[in-house]
Amino acid sequence: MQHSLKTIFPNFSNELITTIEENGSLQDFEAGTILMRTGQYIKNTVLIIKGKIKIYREGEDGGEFLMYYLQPGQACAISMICTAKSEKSQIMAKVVEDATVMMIPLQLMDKWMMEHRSWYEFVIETYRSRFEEVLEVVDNIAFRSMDERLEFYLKRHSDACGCSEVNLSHQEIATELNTSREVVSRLLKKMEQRGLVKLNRNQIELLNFNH
Amino acid sequence: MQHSLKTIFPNFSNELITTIEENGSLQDFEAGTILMRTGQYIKNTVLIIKGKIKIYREGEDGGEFLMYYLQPGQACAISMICTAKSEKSQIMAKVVEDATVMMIPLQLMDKWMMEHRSWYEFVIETYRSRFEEVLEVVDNIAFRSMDERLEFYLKRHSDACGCSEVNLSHQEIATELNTSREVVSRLLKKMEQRGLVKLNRNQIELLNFNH
DNA sequence: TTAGGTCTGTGATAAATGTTACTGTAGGAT
DNA sequence: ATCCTACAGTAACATTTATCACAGACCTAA
Repeated sequence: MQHSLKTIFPNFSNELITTIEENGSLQDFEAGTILMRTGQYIKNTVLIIKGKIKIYREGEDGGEFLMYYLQPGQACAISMICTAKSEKSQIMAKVVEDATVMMIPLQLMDKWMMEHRSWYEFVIETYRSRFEEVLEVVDNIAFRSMDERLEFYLKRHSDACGCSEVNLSHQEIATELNTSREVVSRLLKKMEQRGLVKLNRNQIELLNFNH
Repeated sequence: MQHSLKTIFPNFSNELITTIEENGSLQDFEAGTILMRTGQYIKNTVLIIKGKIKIYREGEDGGEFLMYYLQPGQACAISMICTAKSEKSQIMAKVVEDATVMMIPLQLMDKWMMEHRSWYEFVIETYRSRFEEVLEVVDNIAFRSMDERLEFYLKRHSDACGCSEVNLSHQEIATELNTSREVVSRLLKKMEQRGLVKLNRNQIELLNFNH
């Protein structure tokens, strides 16, 4: 196997790894693919092996309000929760960097909860961390103004990729924050004047982001 | 036992009910009591037997941004998620109507997942429904303007209590929506002019709310 | 090189929301 | 009745965010 499951999911027991390899199906998706749509029934739990997947809420006007990103070693909490009841998805999932994922049929996801302690713990931890992340999002839109939200957004991005450059256009950022490009441009300009960022085309360098 | 667990939690198996009665501790709280604070470690899972508990996010300025209400037959998803890891709470829980709750120590909550199918299903369903509710909250603040949010807020209240009167002051509503009383007063007045509500002191009657 | 696209910057203006200040009213306590 | 307090209404103004309009910069393909 090209990508070792054991490396990406270090907490999984060996038997669990074997079971996943036997029963899951490994699939590749190109950037831009929509893995899950609002209102769609979910049939699989998704483990991320490679790439990056954006989980967002779609507005009527085409807004793509960012909830969080999924990276290797993570799983989609929504798909886990919904599969358990075979419910409709309430969110959208889009591949933003070419991805490899492990699809696990819903019956197994449920069955393993009882059989594999490490699976159970993984699922619970996934619920917890995603719930927390969504709560933080609520905090931001409920209590903070756009400039603070933008700073938080940039920080999340740099934390996620581990680098200090964010390669996005102002329009893309605006879409994910559900505001307009002009507002983002203006706020970024102010941040540049404060020495927080350096602006290039399609790229924002974060400078003193340790406050 | 004064309140029959079996009536309030009809899906629990008989053995589970017995186990809960043996191991849980029944406690009463007066309206106004804070059951859980942001940053506090959680030691128990809470099942609601009677009353109403408000789950909210606290702003720095004292805002009490409403996430959802817990009613009899429900449980606090956050406490379940956090107990599983013995993590800090990210939210506040306040009793808004005198409540009776069953406290379940964290080790048992975890143990029962393996031993009682009906407990497992209850926990999963709790996660799912709360996650969904929070997603709906995100939807509202991300995509809707204050007048729509206010309508949604009132509808949620009347749905929750099953009646068409909401007995809250404008100030209380404003606090939960993280806006100011003046804004709420203005918007309610407009709604009254549109024939959607009738305004009384400390009470809002919903009229044609079936749209 | 030129043409056409995307990305960015910025002013002018509009709309929504927040803030301040003040008024009146209802109800409870004395 | 009188006083006090919480609640509600509303005008004027400030601030934030959204929208419209347009110009210049950069990139790529022909």
